[in-house]
Amino acid sequence: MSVLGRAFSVLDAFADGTPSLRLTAIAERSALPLPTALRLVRELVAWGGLERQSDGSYRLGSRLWTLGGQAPCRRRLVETGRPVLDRLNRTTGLPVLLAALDGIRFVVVDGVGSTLRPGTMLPPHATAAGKVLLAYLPDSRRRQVLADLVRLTPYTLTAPGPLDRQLATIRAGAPASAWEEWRLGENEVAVPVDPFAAQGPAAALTVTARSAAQARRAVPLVARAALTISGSLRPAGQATACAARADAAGEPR
Amino acid sequence: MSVLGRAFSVLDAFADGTPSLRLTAIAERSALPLPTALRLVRELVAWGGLERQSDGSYRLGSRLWTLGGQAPCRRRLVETGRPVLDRLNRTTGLPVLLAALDGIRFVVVDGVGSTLRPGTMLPPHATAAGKVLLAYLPDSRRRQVLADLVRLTPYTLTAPGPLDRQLATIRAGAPASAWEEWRLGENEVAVPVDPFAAQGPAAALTVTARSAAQARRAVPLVARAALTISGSLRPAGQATACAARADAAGEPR
DNA sequence: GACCAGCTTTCATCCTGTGAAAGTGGGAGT
DNA sequence: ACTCCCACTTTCACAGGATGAAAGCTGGTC
Repeated sequence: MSVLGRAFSVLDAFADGTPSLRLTAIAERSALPLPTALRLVRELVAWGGLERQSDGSYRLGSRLWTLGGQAPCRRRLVETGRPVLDRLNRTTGLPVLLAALDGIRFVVVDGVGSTLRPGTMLPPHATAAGKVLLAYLPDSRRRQVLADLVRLTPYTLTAPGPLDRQLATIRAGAPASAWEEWRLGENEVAVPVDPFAAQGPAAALTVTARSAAQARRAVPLVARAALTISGSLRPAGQATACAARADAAGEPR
Repeated sequence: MSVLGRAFSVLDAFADGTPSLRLTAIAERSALPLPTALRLVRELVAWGGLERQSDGSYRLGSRLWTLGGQAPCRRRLVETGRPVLDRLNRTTGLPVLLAALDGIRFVVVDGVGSTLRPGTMLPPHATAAGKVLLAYLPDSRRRQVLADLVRLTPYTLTAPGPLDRQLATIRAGAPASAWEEWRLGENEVAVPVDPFAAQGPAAALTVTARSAAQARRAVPLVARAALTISGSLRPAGQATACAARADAAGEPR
């Protein structure tokens, strides 16, 4: 692994949302010897990617915020999606989320009425949005995910077979759903945004309800909202989906 | 300069808001030989900090967006500031901006009703918000800025003396103003958010108007809004301002 | 007062990043 | 059709920067 790779794994130590970490914790999470972690952390601080707090711990820095906010693919998605999310939240009265693929992770991109903040990671197999994105993943990666289905509630699907059948129906155009498979009391439905893009859908639009019936009732509205987003995403340029990165576990090409 | 430094200057090539750059442009902006730039860019792409587009050019990637969105100091500022900006925009009918220091740059953090997007850089000496932040900068850095005052309109203050006197009144508690000093037809007033923090104010709150009179009339509302933000920022923790980074051109310690 | 954890510094070793130079490929010009 | 040119990519011998074990700090705790 190169120097840069190490530095990135230092940053990735914060990816799960931990607001602040001490040096030792960073070193541990990124599997680096302490002096190495220290050197990297210092360079990151000098740049502004990390900040040192008065108690000696570190947190992600403002420079990272400024740069990250400029990422065109996500910015467009949020800017075009936001008004639609707002309306969908008002018409359904339910928390609304927009989720997308980030490398190999599934993350919340934006939300209205939900407690989940942008950047939160979602379990691929146990959320409706996760299933949508999973359905359109290239075979090899999808199989990777299906190989390790963690039980999160009594209702989580942990058998690859049934889940894969659900994914097939999603690809065929059915809305995705997850009935208390991630958290008890949360029933979600989700549909893809721009499902016919070459790279797969740009995002998944999802609502959460107390009951499955309530969630089902929202499906038409969610589907229409997703179409609206797809529509305003398409015309202004091909730069829709964030390019899938060619990562280590990637496919040929 | 270390490897990391080089990689950061590659990312910084996008800091001015350029949505996409070709390899050659990146190499030029970051003053790196082409093969070096290529190697760094590739590693950044593999991580997700950059993305390669179909035409071969690069843009900031989604991984950067996800990470950056987690930066605690900025997130808190935006989350607590947003409702106040909304209200201020409604009561004044004017575009509202929240700006802060990012390393050595002055950037827009959030806005309502303005065309300036978060991440946009502001000229320190020719905007009201810039003057507020400049006023509270440590002496050495302030002098650095005062030494190079670029003329942007016929009304831009390019003499250090008068500007420095304005900064003194701002430190004394007066609202900052800029009358068409950045762009013709734009008159701004600004006040600090949390001006008594150890590190200087967390941000500057500013409104823009067609006429100076209109801007002046808004001052009390802006000041009250800034107090509201300061108030909700303070209690929940000391993590208010983003730590000023110890950069190359920095002071002792 | 001794111990410990968490952090920082040092330094000899060596591996990784470096960039000049040469190679590739596609598009424009004639 | 041929050539030129530009943007990008690959190669490779070299050098300098990164490495991490070991040894010092510091402040808190028993």
